[in-house]
Amino acid sequence: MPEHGPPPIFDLLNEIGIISQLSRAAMEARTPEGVVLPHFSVLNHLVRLGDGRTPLQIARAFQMPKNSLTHTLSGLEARGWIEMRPNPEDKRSKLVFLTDAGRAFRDETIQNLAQDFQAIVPEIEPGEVEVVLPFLKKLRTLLDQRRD
Amino acid sequence: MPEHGPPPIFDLLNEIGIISQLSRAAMEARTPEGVVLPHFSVLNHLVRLGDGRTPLQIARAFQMPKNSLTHTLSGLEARGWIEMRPNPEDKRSKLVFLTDAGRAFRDETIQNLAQDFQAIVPEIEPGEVEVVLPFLKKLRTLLDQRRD
DNA sequence: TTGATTAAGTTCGACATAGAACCATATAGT
DNA sequence: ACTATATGGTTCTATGTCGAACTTAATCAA
Repeated sequence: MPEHGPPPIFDLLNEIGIISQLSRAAMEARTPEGVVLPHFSVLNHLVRLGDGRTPLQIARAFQMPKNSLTHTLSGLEARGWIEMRPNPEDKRSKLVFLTDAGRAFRDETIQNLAQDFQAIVPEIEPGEVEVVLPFLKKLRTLLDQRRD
Repeated sequence: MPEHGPPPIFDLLNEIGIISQLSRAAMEARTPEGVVLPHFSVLNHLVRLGDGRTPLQIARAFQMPKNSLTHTLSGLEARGWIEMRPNPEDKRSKLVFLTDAGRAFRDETIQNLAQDFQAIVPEIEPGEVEVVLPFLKKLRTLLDQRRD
């Protein structure tokens, strides 16, 4: 009777946690003092999916508590990388817009990181990405559904 | 001329970061007040690879700064889940041992989490794990080598 | 309309995390 | 042997993160 240990999901999540740490550290090493991964992530999100979104939409996209996002946004605004305007459709709400400086910083950061990941990118087969990325998205969705 | 965006590794790391957050939250919801993911991870590590290791060995296994681990270990010790003994081979160093309570807590937590992940586990094909887990290990190694 | 409930954002407090400086011991170079 | 340097671990400090409570506006019920 095989006494089976924890299911493989534990290994997966463990590995994922470590990679997350490492990539955050790598990213923050390439970035001005006090600029942290979520700053970049939000800028990137706005470039890719379009700005003029509400903070809550962004928070949900990152499955991040909204108060944490408030903090991130205030950092971005203080650096002049985003602009917060009132939401004409809801006076409680705001809309987040990128500034030119924000777009520039995002592009520049991607350049730096791409250089930094130069050694890694070639190691990643497109075939692997085709399996791994959808799997991760599925896992993310499952984990997200799991919390009520 | 296709203006190609950031390489897919950005997507991968982004997804990984979110999953990491979510799984940490899921884990900590099932765990007594003040007990945090690294506590469990360290216990699990010691059960699986054997105790009697030095803090630095553990810190390296998790690619975690040693001062962070000091904090984690002191929490584990305060709860009576580990014991720190002097390292007979190096007076600067210590060895970390599991207590019975530590093993019990780790087993119990796995039970709880397994229940919690009940809905997720069946969604994971063994074939997927066979691709994803080695890929993640590779990615982790690459990221780790990249920092000098 | 009025009153109750929900939703968007912010503020406050607690704490895990990590860089820097530090102490004690080990190792290497001469 | 003796000094210099490197290593294991802790302490100090700063800060990102998140739960809880709060404010204001929207929605819903009657």
